[in-house]
Amino acid sequence: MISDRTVERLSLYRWLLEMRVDPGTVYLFSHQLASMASVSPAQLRRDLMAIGYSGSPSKGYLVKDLAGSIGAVLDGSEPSRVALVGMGNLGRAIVSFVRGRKSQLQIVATFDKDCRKTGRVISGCRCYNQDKIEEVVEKEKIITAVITVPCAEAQKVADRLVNAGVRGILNYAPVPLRVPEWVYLENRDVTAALEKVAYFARQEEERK
Amino acid sequence: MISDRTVERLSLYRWLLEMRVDPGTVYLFSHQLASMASVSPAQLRRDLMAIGYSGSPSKGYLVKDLAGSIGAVLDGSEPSRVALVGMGNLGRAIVSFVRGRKSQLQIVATFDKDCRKTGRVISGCRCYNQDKIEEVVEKEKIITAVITVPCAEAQKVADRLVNAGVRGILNYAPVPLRVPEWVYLENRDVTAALEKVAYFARQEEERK
DNA sequence: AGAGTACTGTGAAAAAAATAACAATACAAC
DNA sequence: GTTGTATTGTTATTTTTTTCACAGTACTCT
Repeated sequence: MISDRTVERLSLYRWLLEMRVDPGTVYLFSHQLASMASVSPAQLRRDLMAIGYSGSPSKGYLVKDLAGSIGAVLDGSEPSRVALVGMGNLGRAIVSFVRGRKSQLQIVATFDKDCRKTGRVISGCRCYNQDKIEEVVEKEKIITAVITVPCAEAQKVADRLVNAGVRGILNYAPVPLRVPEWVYLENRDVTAALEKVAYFARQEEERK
Repeated sequence: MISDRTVERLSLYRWLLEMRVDPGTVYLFSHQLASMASVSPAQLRRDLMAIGYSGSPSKGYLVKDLAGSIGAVLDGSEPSRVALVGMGNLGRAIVSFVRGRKSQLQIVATFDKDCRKTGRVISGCRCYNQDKIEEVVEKEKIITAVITVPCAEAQKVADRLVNAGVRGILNYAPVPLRVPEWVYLENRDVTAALEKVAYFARQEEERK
């Protein structure tokens, strides 16, 4: 099993390989890619060990090949089908983010409570009424979801998603959700992140 | 120096104490608060050790007092003044998130490139033209910033912020920024997070 | 008042993550 | 060809983070 941290870095490496490496560059050494990713070369090599990828001691890593190998691990056999609940500013931002980025992620359904938004296509994606969560998630065999609803609704939405078969949730609502231990949960509370950054910014300012 | 992880959890504990604990509850045991935060009681106690807070072995922690002690560490002596660059969907979402939440964080200035948005007040916050970053950040003595501009501009914006005196950056652009080692940087790439969640969701699905 | 209970604070242990170190390897220069 | 060099894959070490375990403590019950 690949660790949480490693998966995150692998995702970054791939993005760098696909988007930030000059198309003419065929090979890359660990220290070059590591520097782009702001990690140590040893860390990078260890991460690649986790996916069993091998480079050449003299030439380094074959850019296209490595990107492909990371993809084989991260993406699985077919594109990941994702649902997003809560089409406020944040939800819409995420939908267009993901669409704009070449990746194996597909947001195939979005949900909202507000009838003015539902039934229409927003940011190129069908928006259903929140009542339809179970129905659509089951039918579309979705196992990954993003929650961007207000705090008060988040737990209820999470329960319904889990019930419908979702196995991984990315939660932007600032409330720690309760999910069964077999559901992977990632909380991305904006305020908490900002409080942390503000704290360390102050530390740096004081040290100066 | 308090660790990264601990600061994040402290922020969560405080939020739970202020928002999720019944106002009639005066005392709370470590296992109660730990359960709300989905951490182990030992973890919680150790985190509180970091801020030097002590509870009573028989009664537990005094809710108001603990919230105050966490605040004293996290917030410092005065509210943290924050700048946000990039008033797209994501930027606006964050501004209203932070405003809506009772906290010591104040987004005192926002910036955008687009003239239709600048010079006006959006989500209750003055929006300046991006040219004014140095001027405003210096004048307002801002040391914390959020970046929500498109990928291509992110590094340039970061450089200008750092130049103007910023010591902590919360970056939502999906590109790993380069900053001096004395600037605290937190990357919150949405796509990377989603790829990670999709990966672990698939793992859970397969294990089933 | 004394025994029992359930908690805290913290040192010790374990687990996890990052870093360093180095043998093995493939190429380049001569 | 041989020597030298720079890199990889992987083991060993260090550091960080989390969990365990328990002495110490304040309260309750009898």
